[in-house]
Amino acid sequence: MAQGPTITTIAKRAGVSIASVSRVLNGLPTRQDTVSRVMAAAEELGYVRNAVARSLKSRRTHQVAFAMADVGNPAYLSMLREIQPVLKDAGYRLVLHSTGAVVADEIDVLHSLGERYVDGMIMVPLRVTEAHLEMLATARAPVVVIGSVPEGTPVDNVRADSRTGVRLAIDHLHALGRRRIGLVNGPLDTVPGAARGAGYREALGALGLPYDDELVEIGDFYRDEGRRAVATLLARRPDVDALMCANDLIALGALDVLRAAGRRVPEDVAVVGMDDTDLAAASWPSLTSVSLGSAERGRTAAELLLDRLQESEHAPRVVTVPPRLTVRASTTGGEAPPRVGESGTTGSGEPDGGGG
Amino acid sequence: MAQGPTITTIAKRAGVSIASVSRVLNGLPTRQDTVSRVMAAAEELGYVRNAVARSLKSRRTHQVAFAMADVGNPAYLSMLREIQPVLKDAGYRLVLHSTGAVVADEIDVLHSLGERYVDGMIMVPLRVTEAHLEMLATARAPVVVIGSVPEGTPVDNVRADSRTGVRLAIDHLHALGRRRIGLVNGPLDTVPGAARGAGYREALGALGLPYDDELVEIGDFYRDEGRRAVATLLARRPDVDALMCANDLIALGALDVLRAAGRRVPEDVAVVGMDDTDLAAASWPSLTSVSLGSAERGRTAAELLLDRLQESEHAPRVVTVPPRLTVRASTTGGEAPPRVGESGTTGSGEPDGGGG
DNA sequence: CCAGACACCGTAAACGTTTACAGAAGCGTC
DNA sequence: GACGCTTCTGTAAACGTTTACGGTGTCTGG
Repeated sequence: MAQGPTITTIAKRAGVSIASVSRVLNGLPTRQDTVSRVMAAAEELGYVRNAVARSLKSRRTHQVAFAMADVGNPAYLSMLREIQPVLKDAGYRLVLHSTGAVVADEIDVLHSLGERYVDGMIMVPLRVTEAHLEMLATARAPVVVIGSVPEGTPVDNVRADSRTGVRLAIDHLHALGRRRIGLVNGPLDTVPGAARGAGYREALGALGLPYDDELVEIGDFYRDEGRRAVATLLARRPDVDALMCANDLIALGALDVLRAAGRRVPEDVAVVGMDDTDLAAASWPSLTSVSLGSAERGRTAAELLLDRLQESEHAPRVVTVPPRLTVRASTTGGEAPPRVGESGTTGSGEPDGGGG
Repeated sequence: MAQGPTITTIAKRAGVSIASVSRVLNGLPTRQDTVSRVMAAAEELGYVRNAVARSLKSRRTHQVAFAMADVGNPAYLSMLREIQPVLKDAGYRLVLHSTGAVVADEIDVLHSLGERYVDGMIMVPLRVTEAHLEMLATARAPVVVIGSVPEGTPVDNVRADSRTGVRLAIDHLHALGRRRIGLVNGPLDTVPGAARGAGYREALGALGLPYDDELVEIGDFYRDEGRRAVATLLARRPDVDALMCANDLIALGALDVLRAAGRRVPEDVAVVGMDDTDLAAASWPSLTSVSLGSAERGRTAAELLLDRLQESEHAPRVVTVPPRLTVRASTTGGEAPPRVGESGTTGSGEPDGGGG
């Protein structure tokens, strides 16, 4: 790890000034003779530009941060998968912040924008607090928020629409003749929980179906919580003929319980998940699931941010990405084989060298 | 985005020199009076340290790169999930490089180490070429390679052991009384493909089972390729009673085909996957799968790197992480309910605000 | 009352670039 | 040969920190 060569080292060796070296390296007009001397020297020394010094002067780091609660969560992952190549193609590196479910950490990350180690940031806040809004208002670099942010917040904003998403699913179930449609939701004090609950009510109303408290059970967004909730619901209302689940993990839990109870899916009970993760295609029966377009939201966010980074000075923009329903076996039955290439993962085995 | 305050701004406002400001901000001994003046000024101005300038001087960026082929791949993801918190706790940011399957990109990333925007790097190369070795030998910052690297390469090295992993699975199947155990492998010119093939032969040999070409089928590491390969194998050898699959996606494909062919799993054919991804727990029947310890490899790599970054000057170290077999329904049958909290994902619904 | 010790502080240099500016050299024109 | 013009190059300042060094002021002890 010997001290690497700098522009000065090159200048000495080539017998020119550091300014000339810099000019050559940046392709500014220079006499041919100088160019070749500098190039030769750089080559021989194995010179590589120091990104830090360059950033200090240029006030550009060519780095962008992506902050979300948990890298492990499939929804964030599919955003990441789209964000990464967009940024890379534009010459930006990606700095990852996984904040855990801790709001204070999110604020920290926003604060760290001031350190200027990134040119901008994409953030998916768990919930948007006063502190968030304050930090966003005074942020020293452009931020794009994935999720909803109040009118007037000076950041670009990419939204999902899970109310309409739930509506799509309920309409689908209704069209299949289901009339006693249960909802297995997550906590109501989370943004998605609240939105999905509201969507459910709305959808029933639009279809002229009565809203029935007994058909709704609240758990959490995990598989075992899903199992618990569905078991409860099933005991209370054995006549339920469809389950709208607030995410895919809950839906997997539902499949577990229904199978154990001897109910056929979808003949006896149809099941719909949400987020359309890889798990939906992997399960059996494969899960009909509402995609909230996390991939598209990721890509859009990245594009909005890049646009801002080109100095463009427009008013904050809001983009809402429409949900899509992916119909699979858990509602329509029939061994519809999962479509080829359906999942975005390459899933290739990862190298390991078989050592040892 | 007005020009933020610097150490100089603070110095002026507090009526002291920039050196004093720096000392206060770094907690070096200073008169109480000065401390409070500086702190007050910093507070009022909303000062945040400029990380770039600091890095230039200190030659430390507090960033670490993680480079792998594809963020979407579950095996890399579980590494990432472990690496991230380890680095974060040590005060490092994570820069993500997804190189695609392009070897040239991996070399580029290694080259970019010279730009000094990171203090070190963890890399999972697809395969290790001459060019890799050359770059690794001259790398200007510490690198930890996940995967095997030849003796004498001056980098720390964390290996999996998929040969033993395959052996574990075959032993398990053998203990269950299976004797016609097929292998559904990926391409043999990939490191994992070759290692898994070798492990299979070895394991059969150790158990005194004959190696039978007809029981082996080569496809690729995807679900639909798995389906194709298994269908072929099944047509050729309808008497097969177990399938060792080179990864979980292939195994899912196997489940699809077996189900369609009316074979019961595991009664007629037992199935084992590899990598023990989230999909293994989600599928039905849930998949017995060999974990190659990608989570542990990730964590180990992070720890090795941190250790190097503390100036420690030891010889290159090699750590081999042992495989583990997770037994589930696809080999033992019996509605073994997936264990609570089995998957590492939080799986919480992601916020969306239900806008629009 | 002075020497010396000590605590604190300011000046300036350094980290490795980019870039404004002015000087030098070459060349054509009158 | 003076002049202007063009083309190239070097000097130096700047980006925002950290830090070595020396200076100032205060205090202690003789």
